[in-house]
Amino acid sequence: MSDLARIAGVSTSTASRALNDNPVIKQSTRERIQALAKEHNFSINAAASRLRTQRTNVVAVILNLIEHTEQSINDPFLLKVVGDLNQALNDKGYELLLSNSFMATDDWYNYFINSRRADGLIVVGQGKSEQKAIDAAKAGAPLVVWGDPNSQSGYPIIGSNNRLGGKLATQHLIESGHKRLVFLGDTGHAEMGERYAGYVEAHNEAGLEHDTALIFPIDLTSQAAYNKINETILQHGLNFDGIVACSDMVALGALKALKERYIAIPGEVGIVGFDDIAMAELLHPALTTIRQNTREAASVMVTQLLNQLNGKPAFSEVIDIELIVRKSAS
Amino acid sequence: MSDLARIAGVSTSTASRALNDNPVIKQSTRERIQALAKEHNFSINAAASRLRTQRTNVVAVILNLIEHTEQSINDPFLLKVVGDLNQALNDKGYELLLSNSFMATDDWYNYFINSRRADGLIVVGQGKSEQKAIDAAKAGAPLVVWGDPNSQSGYPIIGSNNRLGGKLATQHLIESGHKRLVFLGDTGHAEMGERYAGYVEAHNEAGLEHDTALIFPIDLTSQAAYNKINETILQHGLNFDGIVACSDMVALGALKALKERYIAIPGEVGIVGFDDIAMAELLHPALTTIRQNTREAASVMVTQLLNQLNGKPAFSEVIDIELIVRKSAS
DNA sequence: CGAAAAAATGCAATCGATTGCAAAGATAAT
DNA sequence: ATTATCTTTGCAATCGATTGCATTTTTTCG
Repeated sequence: MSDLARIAGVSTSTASRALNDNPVIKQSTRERIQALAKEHNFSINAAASRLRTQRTNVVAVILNLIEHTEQSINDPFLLKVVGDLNQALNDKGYELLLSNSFMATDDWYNYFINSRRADGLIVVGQGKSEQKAIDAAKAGAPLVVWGDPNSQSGYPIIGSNNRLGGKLATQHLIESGHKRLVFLGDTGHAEMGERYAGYVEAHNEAGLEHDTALIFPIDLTSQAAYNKINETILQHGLNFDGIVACSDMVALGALKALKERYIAIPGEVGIVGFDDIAMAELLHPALTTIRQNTREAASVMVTQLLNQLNGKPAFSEVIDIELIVRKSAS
Repeated sequence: MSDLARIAGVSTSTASRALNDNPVIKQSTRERIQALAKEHNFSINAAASRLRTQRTNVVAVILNLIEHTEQSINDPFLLKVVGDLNQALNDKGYELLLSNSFMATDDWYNYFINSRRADGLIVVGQGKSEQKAIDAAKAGAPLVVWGDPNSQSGYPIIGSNNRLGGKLATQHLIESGHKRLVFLGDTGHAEMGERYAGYVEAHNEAGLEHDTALIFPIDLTSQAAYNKINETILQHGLNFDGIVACSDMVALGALKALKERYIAIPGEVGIVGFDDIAMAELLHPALTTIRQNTREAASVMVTQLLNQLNGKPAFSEVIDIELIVRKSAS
């Protein structure tokens, strides 16, 4: 930068202020220096700037994966969220440092914040345990989590209206004549638990009993769903006529198991998924599902995180979902 | 760090060296200081360290998207590559800064390297134009590209053996009796061009003519494939009996169009995809496809990039592919 | 025109870790 | 005991941008 200043015939202080559009510098000087910077391909040293200002303009996005399953790597939904977060962060002038929960350190505050690698954290997924997030927040890390907004916690949680989603999915199946509905997902997981609550609610409102033997608490993977449906049919025959799946990938696994047995969809079994990933509409039959608005979610997460960075209050927020009716349930 | 030094009763120089495991410090001292650092949750300031050492231990991964299509955001394959890169980088002690080609600046060298945001670049996808990558490399950015390894360029390109992939896919269809094969993909794109070359090669070796009217240079999206197949059938009837698709997502779009018309797969039309994304085996019929080994590819890319960072020579490299036979072609 | 006020710019300290070189301490050799 | 050698540690400069405060320049106005 001293070069730039010399070329422009000013001091480095002036050059620095000019590049940062500091109004204390005369406008004409500012423009002249900015033009020179462009011309000479000058670019300020991020390391030095960060050291001095104590701000990085970087946000770490942590994929909070569940240990033994491979949910993330194969789940297009999570990666879609990452893509949208990247967009939303860039729009606000921040960069995205990608990590996952399998990283070496468990002490997120120390690793990311204390070491000035990032200004804040966005954790995607509550996983089975939120301990690391809780610790980080307690240590003072600006933090936002994607998960179940109803969870009590010391930090903002952004997430879809999972209960309503589960309810709409279930209602849709019930209204189209399906009565014995499998719930396919781990009810112990916060978000899935909400969806399950919606499933129960829909049953109650329709005056239907729900059979707890049809609650299958599986991992959130296609493979697990495929195996579980196969196993059930082998053991009990086709003792259900609808499936409320906790993700489209899960729905996909179930679909495969059913198709292999030539079970008609939605004739014999209706299926509703969750997420509305790109391929949902490309399946045959096209998958009826609950759309999560990841675009808006990403934008809200970033907003809430920036609020914290700017010392403003930040809150949990619920993102609206939408039932997308296609062919797999009717 | 001066605190740490004081607590340990040494100078900051000694503390710094101890934390970096510099053998010039007595082992017992080193261990004592490291223990103290852990105990007091000390973590070195990355900004300061980067400023002083001129190294960031960060690699920027740039998704080089094609302007008007939405390939990336919806393509699980690209995101799988990102996930694997993250893993491979972490294993080597590097972090991943995620970007895409829609970012504000076009001058990658300046933005990432000159400004010390990252030590090197990994560009995923050659896109339609490699200009930005070429410029960055010319400016001196350590750089590796995922693309067609046969392309001539000033930097290493890592990619699958696309020609062999296209050839195996085509051969497989030919061997199972399909004769009029659609090629579904943009032959102008480097990687797809190679796959097309393989398609031609397989025809030649089998003594078959290939009908250039069946080459459909579409965008790499499901939607484009779906539209194109529909359109073709409307216009010319079912004038083909096999499809070599340039990605699984493309295959998926084609599959949907065919299924909607109750065309038997693989009976009337066989399909082979490319990539082997997670859902390929979950389709019905399960998709026969060419598997790209993204795990190995990521590892190779990182290795070649680190070679450059360490002043060693770096080379383009071809990653083996594999035909995965399932049900959509036989 | 001269003094006061306002605007524009520069000086120099600072952020925190790293490292070449010097100094101090320990050990060995004579 | 003294010198030479080797080990261990500390001093102080450095990386490059930022910013509080001081200084200079310009403008305003009586």
